[in-house]
Amino acid sequence: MALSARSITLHDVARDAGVSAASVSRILTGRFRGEPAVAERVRAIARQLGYVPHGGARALITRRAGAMGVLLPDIFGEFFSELLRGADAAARAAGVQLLVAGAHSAPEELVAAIGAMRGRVDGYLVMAPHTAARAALAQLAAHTPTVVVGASDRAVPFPALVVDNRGGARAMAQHLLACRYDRIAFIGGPRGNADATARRSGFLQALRGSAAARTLIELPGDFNQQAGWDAARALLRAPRRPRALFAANDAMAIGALSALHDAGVRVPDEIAVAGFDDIPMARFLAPSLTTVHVPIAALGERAMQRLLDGVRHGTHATVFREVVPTSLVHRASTGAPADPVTMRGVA
Amino acid sequence: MALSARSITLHDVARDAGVSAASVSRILTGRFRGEPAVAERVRAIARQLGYVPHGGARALITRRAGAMGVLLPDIFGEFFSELLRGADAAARAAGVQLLVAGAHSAPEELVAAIGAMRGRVDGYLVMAPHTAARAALAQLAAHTPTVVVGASDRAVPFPALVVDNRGGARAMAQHLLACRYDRIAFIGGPRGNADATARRSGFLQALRGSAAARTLIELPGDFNQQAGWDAARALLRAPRRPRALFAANDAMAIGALSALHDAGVRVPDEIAVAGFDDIPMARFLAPSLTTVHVPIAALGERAMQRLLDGVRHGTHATVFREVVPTSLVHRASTGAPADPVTMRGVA
DNA sequence: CCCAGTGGTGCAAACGTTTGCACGCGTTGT
DNA sequence: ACAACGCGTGCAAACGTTTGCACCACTGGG
Repeated sequence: MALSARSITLHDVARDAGVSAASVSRILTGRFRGEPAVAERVRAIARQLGYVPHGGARALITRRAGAMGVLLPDIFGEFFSELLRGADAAARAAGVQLLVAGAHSAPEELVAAIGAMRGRVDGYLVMAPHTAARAALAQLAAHTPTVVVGASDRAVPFPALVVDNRGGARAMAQHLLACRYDRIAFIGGPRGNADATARRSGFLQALRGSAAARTLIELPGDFNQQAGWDAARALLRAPRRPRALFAANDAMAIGALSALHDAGVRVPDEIAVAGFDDIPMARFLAPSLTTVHVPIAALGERAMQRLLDGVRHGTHATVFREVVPTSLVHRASTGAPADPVTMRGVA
Repeated sequence: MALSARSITLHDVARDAGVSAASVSRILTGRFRGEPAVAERVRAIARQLGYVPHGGARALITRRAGAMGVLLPDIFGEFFSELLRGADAAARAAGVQLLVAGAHSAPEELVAAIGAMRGRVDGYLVMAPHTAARAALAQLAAHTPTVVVGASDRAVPFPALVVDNRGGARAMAQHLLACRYDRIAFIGGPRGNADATARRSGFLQALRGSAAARTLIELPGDFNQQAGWDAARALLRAPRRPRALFAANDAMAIGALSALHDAGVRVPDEIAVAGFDDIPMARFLAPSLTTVHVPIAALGERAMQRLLDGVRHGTHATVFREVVPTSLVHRASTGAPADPVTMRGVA
């Protein structure tokens, strides 16, 4: 296996400048308190040689990797690219790099990925919506700065940023009730996904006691567009069509909109559709999608900031639980509420 | 600044097992040719202590970072998440990690990001659609394995995977002509973006000589949904509306669809809409979007594979230029061709 | 019984950087 | 003129691995 050609090191610069490597290091990192003339000469030679410090070696001696690990369940769709964008912005501002790994379905895969990052990152930003992975994470968090993003068990404590899934789903339920939709269908998320579970339970809770609760139709889903498409097709074949359809995320809502459009069903006149996440594309759909706004990029940014703080101040053992608020975004895919009073309650 | 608590090293395992660090290293990396009993004991102790090798230290001595740098112009929308997903898949299969950095508008930013990755990655996967960044890259590619993705100048040679933008745009032009759309509008991409330029020139080239060429309306865009929305609004205000609208990427086509829907304009009956990229969502739009299929995830995967090959076999100096084919995907947002013969020519 | 061969294991150097300590030289105070 | 002090700079250790080389203890043949 061929190795990359040996590149310019600190010693090369030191030799050419006629000083020690120590001085070069001090000069280039700004810790030098000697002759300005020497410093200038060294800087000039470094520039001329095209010297760039070796991040790995620096990380080893300073015990700071200068990078954060980002672990995602998947890299798919706008949600994750938004999250990553936010995390990247915060990391860049701090001069820290991002080691990204996706597609962790099983808990042991997640643990393996975390292991592979040891010594290359100072902390972990983990999105682990699957309940099963939580125990493994709690152990990790005690050793290394870690921030978990997304829903979390209260049972297993670690620093976490959680989206107010229940609140958002409740607001959506109230909105749909205010619109007087009597028959409502709910398309759920993947089994074992904590966000999906919280959204469902918030929705059901707010529906309790209403007429819609008794006629509620529940359909399985997996957060992908195809699942929403399939669910909508199934609903159209049902003996009594629902009047509204709430998907546990926007991707499924989009799939549903597509199926309804193809079947010639008018939205929201015949069936209203709502989603969850408010991905950037939601407002550009036809019709634009009523959904629950989650500040996705801000979530990634905030999580990274808290992670960086934890590493900087050594407060990473401090368990916190920050709830990120959600808000209802009323667009064209659902009708206007019949009762404005209820809407006030939502806002 | 607090440092992370000292974690288990090779020496800790060696001490507990009563062997040298060298033996532990050989045992855990499978290069050990001694007593099986010793090996088993060491493995047991390593497991019990929760030892995980320090990637940074290993990278330093082996001169292989075990990671690849991925440099993106931006992390926004489905295109980049698809590309990243493909790259991640290939990297994961090779046991290599991904150091991701986004948002490089200016060439010097790109160079800085590359520098910051020195010593942490074995190669670079760069998406640099802006012509200005190319010169800086050519220099880099000579030193370090680099694969550029997206359009490329033939003038500045380095290993590159390029999308057949011109071919795709030509096919789209032929399709729109076959549909007998007389007045066509084109929404362009960001100024200086090589992909956008190639798409435009392929489109214009195929239109040459047709009646549509004389009535062509060109509008500026920046690859974001809002630009497509704005462009469509502008077209609706124009004295004579176009009959078809070709956006240089899907995001802008989506924005346009949204604006047309809001204005009550039927697609494709009144205005046909087409995009470029075929992001996963394109088929779930209402109406589903006619577009030029780019195998985005496959592109990322293939680029990463070639990069890995280059690093492994030391062939990174070999300049290649692999053209990724595109294909027309005819969906509901454009009508059926009036002349099937022309369509045969497209396929 | 000794020597050569062999197989198991450890020593130490190396990767490229940072940093505590000390050294040498020039200056100043007595 | 000699001690003390300070300032600029270099030496060497350290970070956690891997790996060439050498060493030791066996074993077997002469």
